[in-house]
Amino acid sequence: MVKRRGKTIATKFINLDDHKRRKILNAAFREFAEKGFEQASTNVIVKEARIGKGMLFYYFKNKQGLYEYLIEYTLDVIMKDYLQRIDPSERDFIKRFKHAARVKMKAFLEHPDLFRFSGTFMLDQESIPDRLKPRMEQLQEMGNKIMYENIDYSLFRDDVDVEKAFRLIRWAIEGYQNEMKQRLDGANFATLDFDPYWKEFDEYLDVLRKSFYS
Amino acid sequence: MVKRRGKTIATKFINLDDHKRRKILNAAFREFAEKGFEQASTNVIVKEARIGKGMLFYYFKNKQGLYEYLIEYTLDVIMKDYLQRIDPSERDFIKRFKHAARVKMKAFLEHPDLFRFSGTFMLDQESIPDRLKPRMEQLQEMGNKIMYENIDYSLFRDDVDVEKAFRLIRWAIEGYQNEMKQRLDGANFATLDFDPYWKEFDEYLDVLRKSFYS
DNA sequence: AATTAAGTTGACCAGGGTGGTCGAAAGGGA
DNA sequence: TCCCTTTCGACCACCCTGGTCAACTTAATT
Repeated sequence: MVKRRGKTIATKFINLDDHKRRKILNAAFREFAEKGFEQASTNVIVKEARIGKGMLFYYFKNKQGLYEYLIEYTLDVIMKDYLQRIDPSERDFIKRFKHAARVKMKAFLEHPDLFRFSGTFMLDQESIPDRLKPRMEQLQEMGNKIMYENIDYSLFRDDVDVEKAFRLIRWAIEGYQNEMKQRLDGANFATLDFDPYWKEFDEYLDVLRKSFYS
Repeated sequence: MVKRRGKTIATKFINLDDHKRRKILNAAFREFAEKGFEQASTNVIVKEARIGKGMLFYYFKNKQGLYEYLIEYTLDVIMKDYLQRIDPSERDFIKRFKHAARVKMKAFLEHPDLFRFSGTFMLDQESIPDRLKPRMEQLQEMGNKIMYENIDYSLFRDDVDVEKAFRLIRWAIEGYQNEMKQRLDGANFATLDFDPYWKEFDEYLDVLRKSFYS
């Protein structure tokens, strides 16, 4: 097979068996998430993935190629396993967020390393290669639509600016999630019972509902 | 002068003239903040501080010594230029936070690199050397006291859990601040007019007041 | 069985960066 | 002059870098 330029580059990698592919992906996600592009080491990646050095450059043309593949892959997963699973027909803002939080957590548990990696380039647009910026912007636009479109404004108290309430609620929820992330750092998710945390989460949402809704 | 063990180590550095001392501190703050302890490079620090390589190890006994000095210095500044300037006699929770936000911003503008550095070890207790952990905990305790003690609970609506409201308000404010930090990333603070941002901030606080207070 | 192709390895490369040392020089006060 | 403090950057031995490549194994095809 002749390598056509562009898309066909990583075919070898894609056709790998699932187990090995995931090991390489996760090793790379972790290393890039922890150290960033320049400081990340391909040697560390191959060692953790338990493959020979040469294979990485057999699958990808170089470090940059691997990095771009990871971003592209990440955008796809976030779209498919997170955004598209959110129910945008729910017109109650808090309920939609509540549902989204569950979906997000489920996606995170399926791809924890990928999500940690995503956090490193979502904020910092500069670290994204130009050819992926449009897809990135498209994703953000999609995210905004799915979270904020077709909300029932009439549920809110009429003495507060609804747009401001949106953001305050979002910040509050993100704050709770960050605190959880920190509190559960290093815990074994597989054996962890999330029910009490969801219960606590819902209690906070109830406070928000009482406060911002009429 | 004989070097006694412990405290006297960095005397040479402390007696430096202000300009040079600050250049070294800021260079080190930036490097450690950006790369973390292991990945940070003493070569980069001396180059940015425009001093010879030897000087760094003349002032500090080694990389670790420099790092610990930075943490100690940071804890002192946060205590003196931030926490201790907050007015704990204000019993209105939102007003106290409002005031604290101003104080914090002022302190940040005085020591931007130091505050960025502080963010890297405040969350991750593991990165702090044992001998500084007590001071760290003391600072956090102090912070909690100053922010949450002697609050007038009666201002809150009586149908919401006040402790939960505390956290929700804190998260909301931190969310706003993070968004600002990101929106103003790279801006020139010296020439920037903060008034419109403070106005917007106060508008958000008003929404919180309307929502959580009776 | 023989041939070809695809997959896999790790030693190896040149280059550069690491924390830290040290001899030399400069400065300054007596 | 002497002596002590301060300053520099070349230098050290070592480690790690992204990437290559000849050699080897495995699988498929004839």
